[in-house]
Amino acid sequence: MKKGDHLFLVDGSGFIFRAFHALPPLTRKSDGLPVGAVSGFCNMLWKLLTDARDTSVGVTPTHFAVIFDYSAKTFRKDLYDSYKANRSAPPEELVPQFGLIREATRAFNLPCIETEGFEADDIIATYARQAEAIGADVTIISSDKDLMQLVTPNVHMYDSMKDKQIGVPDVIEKWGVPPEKMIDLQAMVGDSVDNVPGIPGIGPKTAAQLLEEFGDLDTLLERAGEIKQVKRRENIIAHAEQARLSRRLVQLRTDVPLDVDLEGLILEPQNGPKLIGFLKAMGFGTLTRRVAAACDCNADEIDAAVVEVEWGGAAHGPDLDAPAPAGEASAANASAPASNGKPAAAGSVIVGEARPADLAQARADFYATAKIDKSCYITIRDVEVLDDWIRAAYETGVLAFDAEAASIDPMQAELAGISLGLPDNAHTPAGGEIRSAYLPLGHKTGDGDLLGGGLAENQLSMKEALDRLKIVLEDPSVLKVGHNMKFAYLLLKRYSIVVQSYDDVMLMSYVLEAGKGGQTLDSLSERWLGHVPMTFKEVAGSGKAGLAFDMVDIERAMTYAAEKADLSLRMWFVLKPRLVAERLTRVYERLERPMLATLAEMEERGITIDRQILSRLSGELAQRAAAIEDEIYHLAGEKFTIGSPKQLGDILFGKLGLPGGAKTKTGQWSTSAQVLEELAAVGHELPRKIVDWRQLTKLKSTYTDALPGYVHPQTKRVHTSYSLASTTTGRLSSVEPNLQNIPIRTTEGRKIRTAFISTPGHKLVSADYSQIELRVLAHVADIPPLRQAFADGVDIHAMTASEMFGVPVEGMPSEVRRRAKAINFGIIYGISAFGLANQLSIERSEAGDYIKKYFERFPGIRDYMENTKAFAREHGYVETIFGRRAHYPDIKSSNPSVRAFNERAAINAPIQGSAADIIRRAMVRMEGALAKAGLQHKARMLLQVHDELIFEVEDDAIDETLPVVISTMENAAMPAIAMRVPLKVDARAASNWDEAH
DNA sequence: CCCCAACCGTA
DNA sequence: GTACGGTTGGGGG
Repeated sequence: MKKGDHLFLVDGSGFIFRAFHALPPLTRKSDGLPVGAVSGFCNMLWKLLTDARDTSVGVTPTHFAVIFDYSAKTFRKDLYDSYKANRSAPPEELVPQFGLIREATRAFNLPCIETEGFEADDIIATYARQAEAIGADVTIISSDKDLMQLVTPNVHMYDSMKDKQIGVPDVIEKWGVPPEKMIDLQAMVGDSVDNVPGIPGIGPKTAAQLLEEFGDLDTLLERAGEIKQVKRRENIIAHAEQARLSRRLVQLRTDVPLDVDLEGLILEPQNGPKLIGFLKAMGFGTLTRRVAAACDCNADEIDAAVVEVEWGGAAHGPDLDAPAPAGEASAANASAPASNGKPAAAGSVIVGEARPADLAQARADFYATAKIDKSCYITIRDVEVLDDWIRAAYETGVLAFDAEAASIDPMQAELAGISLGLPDNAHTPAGGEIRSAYLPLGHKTGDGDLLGGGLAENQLSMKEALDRLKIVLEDPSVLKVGHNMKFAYLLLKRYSIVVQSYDDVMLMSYVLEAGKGGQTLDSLSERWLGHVPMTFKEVAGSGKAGLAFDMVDIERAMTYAAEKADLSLRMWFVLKPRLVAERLTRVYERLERPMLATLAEMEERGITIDRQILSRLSGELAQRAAAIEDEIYHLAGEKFTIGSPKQLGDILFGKLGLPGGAKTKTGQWSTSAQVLEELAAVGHELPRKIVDWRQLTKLKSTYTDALPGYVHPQTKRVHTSYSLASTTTGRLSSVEPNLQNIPIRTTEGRKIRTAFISTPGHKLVSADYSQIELRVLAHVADIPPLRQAFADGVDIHAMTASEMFGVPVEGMPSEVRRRAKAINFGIIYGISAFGLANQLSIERSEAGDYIKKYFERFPGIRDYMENTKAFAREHGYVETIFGRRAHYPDIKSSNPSVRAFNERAAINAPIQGSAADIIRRAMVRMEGALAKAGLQHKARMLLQVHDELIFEVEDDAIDETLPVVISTMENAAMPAIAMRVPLKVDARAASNWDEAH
């Protein structure tokens, strides 16, 4: 265990009693064995282990243990004979469940810890303090007040039934004293359940007040004479010794001898078959299905484990936990799974101990050749049929679906229909049968009805169908599978359906194959299934003859839509085990899938733009561009299309005979801004004018003219769409409109930002990471002077210049710093002498000297670059610090420039990608962090621009919001990664984006 | 109507 | 030198 790790300690005994009393009694169907507490226990563990949303618990465990009481006889009994004396024997139904719960823990592949002579609480205390000493974080899964003395900034408690975290402030709020004083408080108050005597007449409130006044119990007992209230004073003096004894009873021991050390608590991967074997033995159907879906096992292929249990009066025997002799166990494995009752043996025999990679390969092979029969797709036109499909979805626990709409804008489009896909449970995945259907709901007739196209005949009523579908789409026990689910999520939200519990094969493929090609359903289908699906164009036509999807004939639409559901489900069967085999499930579940809802909500909120500002700017830009146009024609001696690089090149380098610079890849003279600037620098007037004209027309056409067209007719706001799966590195992209390239560098451009405004009574808050990519570089390449500079908060570019050129930071010429800054950026981009020379307008040889000097000064960076290239060549991909992969299939190209390009990209990807992962983590957690501070209705995240988040915040909530946003962003890498450099975030509020940034 | 090249806005 | 998306002009079908 190391710093930054996170240990989860489950108070198993506490939970058994709580589960037993809080839940209705439950007995096993086959024989009436009471299993209510076992069921509650298993559900809690499963929820804890799979809480993919990362919001309620907020952390990822690296180590995990479930702790139990060994027996009633502990050291406390020796201290005080009456300790827990009035506790009655456990209820009869609970007795057989103690052993089963330990079996359950082992079935979950979790350490099951107990120590003779100590209570679970003491073991928890010992582990917690040991882990804390190493610098790890600890979460104790319990709400027992006896454990609250352990809470520190690094040790939290978590009440999993109330989904509530308990930290230092929560203890203070509840008991009026900080955790370290809980021992004294409990000693005074006593505990009638455990028979801790305490001091008569002192309750929690009085105790807290006395501790506040006197500091601690010893001081209080010493100076008890000072207490004014007669009765209280006498009680305290008379029971001083009893209070001291009570303290020894409530104080948890942190020196329990442990059979299993912290290393032994490392969280092992789930063993799906083993767990399913146990759950089936218990008869827990719902949880079995859930686990099977998550582990991608077919529960039908796994037999129930044989779990021995004695009940009906007899005490559970100690031999339940005793290991079977090795010989017997293997004999049992060879013959039948039932002979010795070990669930592990039973599970592993049945599945033949297939490795995840083998399962993934078998699936891929199967679906690559499976026939796709479109003739069995059906159209759902009856409620009874729809109900059958929904019922079947509950049976299989998996439902593929897709929403078809009249246009591609989920914020505006009308729903046309819904396609559904179901695994045929008797056969899938071995048989690969998938049923698929289309439910048309909003198709219109295209005939010449003067009243306009009415609803096509023979469709179920939208309301009736959606009321039924809402149940299953919102039910977390049925996993919805689709491709690009953000679209359906947003569309259906407008129909009051919030899809819960889903997998998106587009995102699954992106995690597996970013950089290897597109993630459209078409390309996935071709790559994995060897099948070319129908295209939208084939179905709806294109251009002038193209139809909106709701105008397409229903039977035509049906085949297209049902095929999408079918293919999505096939892809899910292929990709889910592949994620497990490649160990990328975490990346998918933590960095990818939860972003779907986060981004959908941001897109839905949108941002207000001031159309008047843009319209005024457009007018100004038009006038100024027109004026420059006249000057250009005058200087050129003729009219021409200034926006045509071809015509412009003819004028500049042909007619006027200016010296040409760079060529484009098609051999034309380049007219890039850089070339024109260089000509302007040596005194030519026309190139300067062209540069100015281009700037003005660019701002006008791309921003001031285009943005108002994106204002939504109802919301009056601009709703961008984020693409989660279109970059190789893990960054998002923003389209229609792209709000990630709004100008900022020039004063003219900045004016466009003033048009992005907050709604009345609110401000925009912009929070951006400072130098995040250089910090990531300092972390991954582990460069001591860079780490030091960031730790000290000094000017990183000036420091670099100072180290390289030996110039003191004080009074450094700006040109020296500028060069160092260019080099720092160059490093992030996989530097080349050619590129750096270009950037700084210096000779290649001089740029090469700079790079050499840089590597001499920071040899770790050269090592990082070489290691990264070698890794990329060996594996074909590189990884971010969170394990996201970026693939570079052309890294070994025989073309030297192609190869070099791939190498630079591979060097850049871990840096850019890690930064992208960090802000993703911040975004996924942001909603929970704001809600925890009570700000969920006052502060809303609207936009992401790679290293910046933009919020809209109520005026009176800004002071509270800023620290929440800043700390969520700055701590976003934790606890998965403890960065070697601090992350820094700057944030400010203003009424428009220009001033907020 | 579709696609590509060139250019340029952002991080 | 990295990563994107949008606009324009222009060529081909």
